[in-house]
Amino acid sequence: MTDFDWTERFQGTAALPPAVRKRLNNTARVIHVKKGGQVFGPANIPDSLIFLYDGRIRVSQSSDSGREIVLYRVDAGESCVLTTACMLAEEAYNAEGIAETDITAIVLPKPAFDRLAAEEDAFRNFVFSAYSRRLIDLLRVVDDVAFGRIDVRLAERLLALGQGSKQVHATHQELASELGTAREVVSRVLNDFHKRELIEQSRGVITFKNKPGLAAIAESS
Amino acid sequence: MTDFDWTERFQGTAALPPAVRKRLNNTARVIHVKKGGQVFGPANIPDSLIFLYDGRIRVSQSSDSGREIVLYRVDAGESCVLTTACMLAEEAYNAEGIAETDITAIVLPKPAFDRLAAEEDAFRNFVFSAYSRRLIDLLRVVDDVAFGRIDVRLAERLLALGQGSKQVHATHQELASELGTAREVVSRVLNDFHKRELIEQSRGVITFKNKPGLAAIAESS
DNA sequence: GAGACTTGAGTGACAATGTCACTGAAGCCG
DNA sequence: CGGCTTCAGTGACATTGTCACTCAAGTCTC
Repeated sequence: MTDFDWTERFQGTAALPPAVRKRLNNTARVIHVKKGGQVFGPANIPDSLIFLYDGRIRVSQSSDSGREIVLYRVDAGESCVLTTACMLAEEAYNAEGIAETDITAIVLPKPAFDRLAAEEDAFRNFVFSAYSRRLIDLLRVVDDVAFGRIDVRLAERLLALGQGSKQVHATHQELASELGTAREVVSRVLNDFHKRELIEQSRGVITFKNKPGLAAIAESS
Repeated sequence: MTDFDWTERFQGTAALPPAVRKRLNNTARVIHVKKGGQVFGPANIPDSLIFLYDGRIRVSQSSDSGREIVLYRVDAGESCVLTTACMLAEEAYNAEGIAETDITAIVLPKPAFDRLAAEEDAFRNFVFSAYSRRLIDLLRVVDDVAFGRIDVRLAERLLALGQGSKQVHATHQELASELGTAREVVSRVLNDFHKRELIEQSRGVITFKNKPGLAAIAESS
């Protein structure tokens, strides 16, 4: 049982009748995960739907050889359907969710999920659109990886991670994991960006010197 | 209205009460598409759920530069949720579905879909698991493209396309589109396979000479 | 049957990316 | 200060993608 009303936070639950919301507050569980902690992974598949109340989760996939690629991020107010997907399809997969900040999440057990999906249109639509959203996200990842150039993708990602700020705090290795490439490749490209005076570098930090320039590269898809 | 009872063909509808099945037969539409025809595409997003009654659909994504990659295939008895996904998320995407054989499909309009999803557990579960299945498929594609070697993937795909048969009828260009790579790359790798006496080649046809050998390559992930 | 055309495949040179095996530099901590 | 750990740089080489071709196998037309 939860000690605060989280249902107002989600599109799929805010519209529900008060009685249903009350019931939800009684059946769902709240979890907290520290920044950097694993929310779910190959060894830990919750048989529940996860609602992210606060914080951000990074969902990535890793290869046998140790490389890694970020698939998408789950923001507060969204739900993470991948776990339920993997639950249904009993296949091996190696995606994991890492808390990118300290997070607060609501765990809704499968029976409650089923009942809600059956009874409430708003909730069902919310779940369907969550699935859709992730499908689209993955289409984008496939497109990028299969057809995109590394410099374009890196410029794009740097700007996305920068988000208004003048700096990005990330090691080359972390950036490589974002794109599913190798650290050396990121080093090379960043070096090139530096030579073109688009960025400054120091250990673990990248400072924008010419955002429009980077944006131009990012656009040149 | 349909003139035969297709509902027995699908997991999500076979279990429904006769009355509901009858209603479905009255509201759904049947379409036929010739081999090679487009079932859906960027310019043609049906606002309906598609059930594939007979045949096979190949779903692929293409890049601006003209390259293409096969995402997955929809077999008879399955539904194609991608269209509904794209419908919900109003984003640009460039996936398309091509009839790989002559196909017969059932088109269920959105209102009927909504009603069914609300009322019938079996149907709802069917749709959820269809979504899950595709999510998993895409995870696999991402993994392959981001981390897989071309020779491994090609060997794998050849065996999959061969399916028991001794031959695969496909041009190098078609195989390149399967994997999201360029024709020249496929030509090189096939040439290599030929030198190692794993296959024979002639215009548009590849003949297996040593399936276990190919399988060994495919396994060496 | 002899060209003309279309489509499929081969090739070499080069560019982009990935891998390997290092080296060196920056920060941390006793 | 010296030893550790983590991060970043580098050169050599392998793999994959791109470009600009050529050649070969079918098809069509006359």
